[in-house]
Amino acid sequence: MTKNSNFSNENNAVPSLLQSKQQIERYNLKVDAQAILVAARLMEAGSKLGQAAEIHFSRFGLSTGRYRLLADLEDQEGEALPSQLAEHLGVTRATVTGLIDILERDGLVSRRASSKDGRQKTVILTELGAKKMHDMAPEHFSRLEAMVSSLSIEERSIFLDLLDRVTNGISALTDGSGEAT
Amino acid sequence: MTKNSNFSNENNAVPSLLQSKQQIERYNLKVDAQAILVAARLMEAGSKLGQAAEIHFSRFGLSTGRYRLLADLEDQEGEALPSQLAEHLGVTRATVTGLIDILERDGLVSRRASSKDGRQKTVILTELGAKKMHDMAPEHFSRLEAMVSSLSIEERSIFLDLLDRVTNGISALTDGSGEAT
DNA sequence: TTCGATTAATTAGGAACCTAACTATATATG
DNA sequence: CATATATAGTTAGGTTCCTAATTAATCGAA
Repeated sequence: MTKNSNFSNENNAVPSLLQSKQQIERYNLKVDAQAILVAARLMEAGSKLGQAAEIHFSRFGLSTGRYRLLADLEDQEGEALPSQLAEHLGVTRATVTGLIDILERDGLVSRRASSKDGRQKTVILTELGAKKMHDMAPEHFSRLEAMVSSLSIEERSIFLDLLDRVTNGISALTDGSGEAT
Repeated sequence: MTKNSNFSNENNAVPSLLQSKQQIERYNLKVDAQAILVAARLMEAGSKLGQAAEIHFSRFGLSTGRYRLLADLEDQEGEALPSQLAEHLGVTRATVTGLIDILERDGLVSRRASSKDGRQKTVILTELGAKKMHDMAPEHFSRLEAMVSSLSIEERSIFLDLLDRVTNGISALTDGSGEAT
C-alpha cells in the first residue's frame, strides 16, 4: 500500500452530484444541485492546488507566498515597498513582513530605508534572488504548463472566462447577511 | 477609502496575461503564456474562495473543515470513524482529531468507543449538530448557488469538465523530479 | 503462544496566513 | 507652531492544516 498522502489516495474526496442532491433534498430546498457541485468542486480543487503548489515551491526552498513576492519584485524591476507587495499579492502587510524576513535571512532580498519617507522601507531583489528565479524558471513554468496541458487553446479561454465569472461571485459568500438571489 | 481587507481592494491581485508573458520572455522560455495564466488565476481563485469560505462558515460558528466533517457525518447517517472522515475530507487523521475536539466541545458531535475494535472510536452527530446543519442549510446553499449564478446550466457542465481535467493535471506539480511534457 | 509488525487515534511541533495592537514618522488643522 | 490624525511597517497571538512521533490494540507467523 502506498503512503497515505493526499496525493496518493484514490480521490474519494471528490464531491459527487449525488451527494449534493442528497444534501439539498434532506432539507427540501429549491437549489440547483449542479450549482452546489460546482462550488464544492472548486473549493476542493483550490485546496488541492494550494497544497500541491507548496510542495512544488518547496523543491526550490521557497513557499508559494515567497515565490510570488520574488516574482512581483521582478515585475517591478527588482524594487518595491512592502505595502505595494502586499497589495499586489493580495495579502496583509503583516504577512509581507514575515515573507521578507525569511527571504532576507536567505539572502534573496534585502531591506533598505527609504530616503523620501522615514516610515517606508524599500525591498530589493538581490543577485542571489534573481539567480534563484532564473534557475527555477524552466522547471517551474513547464510544470505549470503541464498542469493545464489537457486543455486546448480554446478551452483555456473558455475556462478563464468561466473562472473569472465564478470568482466575481465569491463575494456572495462574504456579503452582508440575508439570503442571496 | 474603504478598509484594506482582501475583499474590498480593487483586485490588483488578479494576474494578467501581460504579466505571464513578461515572466516567460524574461528567460526565453517556450511556454504558452495563457497556460501559465490559467494556473495563476486558478491559484488566486482557490485562495480567495478558501478565505471567503472561512468567513462564510464563521457566521455559523464553524470553519470549512468542521462544516465538511458534519456534512460527511450526515451523508453517513450520523455515524463514522475518524479514519473514514479523514479519507472523505481529504485531510490527515491528525487534522480530524482536532476538528472533532472542537465539535465535541461545542456539543455538535460525540465520541464513543467502538465495541468491535478497541482502537477505533465512533464519531456521532448529536441532535444539536443535526439542528445546526438544518438551521444553516437555507442560507448556506443559497449563498453557494448565488456564487455560480452567473453561469448557465450548460456553462456549469463545461466548467465542471474543464475544472476536472485541470484538477487531474495538478499532479504535474508534485510528480517526481525532471521536467514535464 | 508469544513477539514483531501493522493499524487507529492522539500528541507535539511547524508553516502559512490572518486580525489587532503597537511604534515611528508624516501630515493636516486650529 | 502644536497637537490630533493618518500611514508604514512590525509584533503578538490565533486559526487551519501539515508531518513525525507516541500510545494502545490487533493481527500474523515462527
